[in-house]
Amino acid sequence: MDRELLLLGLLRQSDMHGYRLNEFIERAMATCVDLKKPTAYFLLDKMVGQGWITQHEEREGNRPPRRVYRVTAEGEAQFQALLRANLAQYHAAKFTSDIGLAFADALAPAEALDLLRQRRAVILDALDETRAAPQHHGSLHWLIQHRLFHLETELRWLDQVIAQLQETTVPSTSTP
Amino acid sequence: MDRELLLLGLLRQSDMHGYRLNEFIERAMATCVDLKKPTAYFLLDKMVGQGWITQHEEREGNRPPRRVYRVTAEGEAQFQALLRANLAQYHAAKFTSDIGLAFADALAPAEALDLLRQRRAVILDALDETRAAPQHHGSLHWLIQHRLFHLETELRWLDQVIAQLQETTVPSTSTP
DNA sequence: TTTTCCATGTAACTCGTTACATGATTTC
DNA sequence: GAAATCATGTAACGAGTTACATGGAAAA
Repeated sequence: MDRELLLLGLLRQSDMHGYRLNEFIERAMATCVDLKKPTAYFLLDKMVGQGWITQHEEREGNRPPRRVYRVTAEGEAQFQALLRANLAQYHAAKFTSDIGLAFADALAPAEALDLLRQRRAVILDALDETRAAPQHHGSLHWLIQHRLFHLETELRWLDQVIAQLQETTVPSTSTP
Repeated sequence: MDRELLLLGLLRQSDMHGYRLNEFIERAMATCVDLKKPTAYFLLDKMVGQGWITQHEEREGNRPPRRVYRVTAEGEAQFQALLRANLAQYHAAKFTSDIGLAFADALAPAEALDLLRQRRAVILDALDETRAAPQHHGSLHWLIQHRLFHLETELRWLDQVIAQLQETTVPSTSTP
């Protein structure tokens, strides 16, 4: 239902056709949300069927006709309900990369450390990319802020893990 | 492939039948991983077909026969490959709850704050649950540690958001 | 003239879940 | 005698993705 909330929320701010919607999501929200074109078109159709939005065709010059969507009163009610549900809820993220960590002792410590440093570099890249992301108007900027906050935390966590693994590898200050 | 890695990793530590595997995952890893019974059975079958594991039937008394799985040499090689790939990679989590945040201004500030405090309570519950989770032997404890770290961070983040929303609602220290 | 942009979709497929099916055996 | 445990699965469904299809217009 979060995808419906997203589409309704965007359409509520201004009427749009599918192509614009997809474009916006791809450009401005790529780092945080991913909703592919076919999914969006499918969802829009579904929401028309449910009476949450209406569509009307527009044509500019002789470009392909656009289907512009507008949120109905019922859609607005749905939006409010979905929004309230979303704000009150929380689903903890699942870290599939941790299952590798759980079996890291199957590798030579040096190699495990090397691989984790590669992982670290990936996080750094993601951080750079997020920092370079376009500024967001209004409350949409929370998305970026949260992602930054999260990635920074993940980096600190990973550094902790790496430090601890190094400790178990080199037990004490060894001066031969 | 992370699920395959999980199953291989567990089977590598000791041969098991499907039921035991599911039991273990449900009990000991419930908070971090979720892999449902039919998925596990399906994956085990697939891995037998791929030659990563072998199965042999065992029966104890007149209980239903068990299919005990054992990792093959090829399975071990696969495990190592999957493990290396997993350790070197990183996929940032996606926060679907943030899309609610992005549209929070559609609600009266007081209500938004109230809902976010409900969300806060959910995180607190998750934290308590994770703290109460059984101790983990070996490197499996990373899973719990990471989850704790993450939830604590999420709490701090949310508090930041709530504080900022409160600020915009009550712009300054108003002494009438 | 070939590529990119505009604008919409369909079809097939993957992955995973829920709900259901089976049947004996131990515990309450 | 009922319910939970042991042990295995199948069938149907759902959500979402990839790859493909179409076709005109503008830009390179």
